[in-house]
Parts: sequence; C-alpha cells; structure tokens
Amino acid sequence: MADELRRAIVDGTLGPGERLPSERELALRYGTARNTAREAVRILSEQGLVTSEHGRGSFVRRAGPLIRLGNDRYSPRHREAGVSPFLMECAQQGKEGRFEVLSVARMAPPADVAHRLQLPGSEPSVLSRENVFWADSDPVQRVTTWIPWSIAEGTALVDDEVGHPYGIHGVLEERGFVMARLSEEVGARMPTPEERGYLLLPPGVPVLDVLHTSLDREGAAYELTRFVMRADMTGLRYDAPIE
Amino acid sequence: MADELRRAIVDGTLGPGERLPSERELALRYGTARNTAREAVRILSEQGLVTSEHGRGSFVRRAGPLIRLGNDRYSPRHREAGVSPFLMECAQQGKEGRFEVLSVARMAPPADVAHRLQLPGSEPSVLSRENVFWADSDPVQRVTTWIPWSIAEGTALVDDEVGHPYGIHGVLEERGFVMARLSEEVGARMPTPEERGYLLLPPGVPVLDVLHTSLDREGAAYELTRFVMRADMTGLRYDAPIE
DNA sequence: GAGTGGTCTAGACCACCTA
DNA sequence: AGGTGGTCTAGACCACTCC
Repeated sequence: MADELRRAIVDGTLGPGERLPSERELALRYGTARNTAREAVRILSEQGLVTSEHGRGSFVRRAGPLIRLGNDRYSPRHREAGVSPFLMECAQQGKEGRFEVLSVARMAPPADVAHRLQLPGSEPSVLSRENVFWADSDPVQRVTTWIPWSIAEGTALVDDEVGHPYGIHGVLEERGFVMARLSEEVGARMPTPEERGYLLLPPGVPVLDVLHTSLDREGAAYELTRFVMRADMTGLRYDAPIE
Repeated sequence: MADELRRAIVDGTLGPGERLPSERELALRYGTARNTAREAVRILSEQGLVTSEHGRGSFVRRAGPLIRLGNDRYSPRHREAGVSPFLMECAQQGKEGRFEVLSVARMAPPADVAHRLQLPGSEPSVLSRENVFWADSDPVQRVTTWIPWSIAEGTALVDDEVGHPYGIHGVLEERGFVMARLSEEVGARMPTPEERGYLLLPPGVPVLDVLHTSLDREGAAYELTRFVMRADMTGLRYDAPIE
C-alpha cells in the first residue's frame, strides 16, 4: 500500500502539494483497518515524501530549491558586495533572509570545541553566540559560534548587535585574526527534539551538522562555528584546489 | 513515555547496546496498550537512538566512530602511499575496507550529470561505473561515477577491474586529465527504499548525498561521482584555503 | 516452548481545520 | 457540522530468536 502510493508520487500521478486520500478513505479502498492505512502514510512521511497536517490531510512534499552554503562565503571577494553570503543566497532564490540572536554569553566550551581551540573545557574560556537564520518565514539554520574569551573580550563581539559591516569576521580581522584556511567536518543525522522545535522540522527531514574551524596563517584555530541546517531546504558546496 | 526513555538513554541509565524493556513490559509498566508502548519505541527509532531486532528486542544504538572522507583523498601526496584513501580511513578505524563493482556500462547520463559535463542527456554519452564500499561487514557507501564516453573509450575504465595502481584517476591522468580542482555539492536526505536495501540501513539513519565534480586546469569538468553514504558511519571533511 | 518484535483488526475519543 | 489527522484500547496471529 505504501509502495503503491510511493509509485504514484514518483510517477507524478500525485503531484507535489497534492493531497493524499484520507486515512479512512485509504482503509476503505484497500479493505483494511484505519491503523493499517495510517501506517502506510507514516512510512512515506518517514521517507520524507509526505507531510501530514492535523485536520487538513496528508500532502506530497514539494521539493523547494536549496539554499547552498559555499565555502566561498568567507572569501574577501564577497566582502566588497557588502552583503552577508546567507542573505545573498536567499536573494538568489527569491527569498528574504534574516537572522535572530538567541544568546551571547561567556561559557565553558563543549569538549570537541575545547579540543580544537586547545582550551580547557572546564572554565568559561569562550564567548558563545547563538543565532537562528530564516529564509522568508522558515527557520533554516541554527548556528553556534565559539571564540576564545581572550580574543573576544572588550570587542563588539560581546554585544547583541555586532555592528561591524563585515560581521564577526570583520571584528576578528581588526584584532589581527585573518582567516587563511578553513576546515569543516560535515555529518548528517536526525534532529533532536529541541532542534525540531527550533527549526519547525516535519518528520523525515534530517539535519546537516557542520563544524567549521577558522585557521589563521600559522594554521592555528581561533574560531569555531557549528551549523545545524535543515537538509530539505539547505545544502553545501565546496570548491577547492587539489593540494 | 518516549521522553522518559530518551532521558534514560542520554543520561546513560540505558547504555549503548543495552536492551530496552520489551514492548509488552513497557505497556504493563505504564498501564497502556501494547500499541502505545510500541509507538514510543518507534519514535526513538525514528530519532536514530534505538534499533529494533525482530525476535530479539530493541537496543540503544551505539555511536560507531565515523569514517571521514576528506577532500585530501584526491591529493597527489596520498598517491605515494599507494593505498586508496577509503581503505586508509578504514584502517585508521581498525576496519577492513573493500569494494564491489556493481556495474560498468555505457549509458545516457541523468540530467544533472549531463548538464555539468555539458553533454546531451539523450544519448549514451557517458561510461557509468557503480560500486559499493564496505567497512568490515557493513556496506557504507554507494558510489556512481560518470565519465564522458569520448574519454573512457578504449581505456581500462570500461573493464570490471580497472587494474591501474591509482584507480580510475590514474587512468584519467594518463589520458591527460589531471584534477586541478574539485567542486562538491553536499546534501542529506532519507534513503530511498532501494538505497536502504543496498546499505542495509535501519530506520532513522539519513544518507549524505555528495555530487563530486573533477575539474582540469582549464576549469572544465571531465568526471562526476555521486556518493551516497550512510550518515551514521561516515562523514566528510573539507580543508581548503580561503581564496 | 517462551519471549520478542511485526502486522493487523475494529472500534473509540480528541484536536484541529474548513465551510 | 463534518471531515481530517493524533492518540489510544484490547485484543489477535505471524515470524523470528534463543534455549
């Protein structure tokens, strides 16, 4: 039953956005109990093909165009444009991007962050900044940045509004930290319930989990950022020379 | 009920690999029907926290160490080692890597591949090679490579066994195609039923979908590869200069 | 054979949406 | 008000595993 529905969806018999037959209707049509029909719809929802909306029905999910985060987002070439690369990508997709500051606080870094910054994980040795990025009315990324307190102390980084035209990396450059290389570790997983809440994720949508490290000319890490991105609306692109 | 179990798992009360109470046991303990207890276990399984094994029980999933595919896997520096980078990564994790050739055939490329190679999608203009990569007894990646037929024709690339010490890129280099840059587009999604079959994926495990493009010194694309990787056992790492 | 998860039935009530 | 999905009950049989 799930297979037949799946075929109808990939064939295009059921186009994107179309409503599936109701659970009661499916049960009747196949001569099964409603629970069984419901299970079929659940399987499609787990595969990310279908979204159920309480009181309205179940719908074929529409494949929205991806917002792709490229590694060129840190390029000085894009500085001249004066727009944050996320907002630029959004504009290209005809969407309006914005972001929201969740918190700015001095704290002890998580173990993996502490290790990469070569800082103790037991002391409040970093400044942490949390943001949520939106495209139109959808939250699409949850972003956490960690900067050694010794670097952040006394700068605009500790303010809610950074207020620098080039964002946090503009402030960091003025303190002498210029990004020469990046290292990004990419994984994917199902969201935690907390992340499902922040990103309003329907079932069957995984997240991309990216841990970004900024390295200076000496190869020392001076800033880390974790991006948790909903994978149905965002992706990544890396363009790099072979070394 | 799912929340309580979840807490027990993240707290460590239920350690990795441990068996959950059976569905009938949970139902009894909470005074609910078995279906309700079952639903709680299903939710955890969807979150990737738990795997159910028919006839045995449900178990807390153990977080295996990741095999990370780095962009340095194409570096000429690694050529000297003489080992494929996937096998190297496996060895680092104490695993034995191997791969299996599923098919080698001349065919018409999918639309996105045709576009990037600037070839017509309606003719058999590419050689396609499909592999599955294994780490110990787990299939972890399904890999499809497309090479313009004009390049592949008459080379060892059309054979089941490539037989070149440096694999397909060794053959391509001898034909004058040296990788100068790469471009990789990364996404994540739930697997198709076909992929679940190839990769023996339990529920709640997404896949990373990577479309790799090899570019020569002139910036022209001459080879594409799509990696579909199970995200609970593999990840990616990109180290690149800021340009 | 006893215990497990996988599937299924035939109901029931609730919460939500649309008209 | 009527239809939708969300949750739940109290059973049943099957397929699998382990002893």
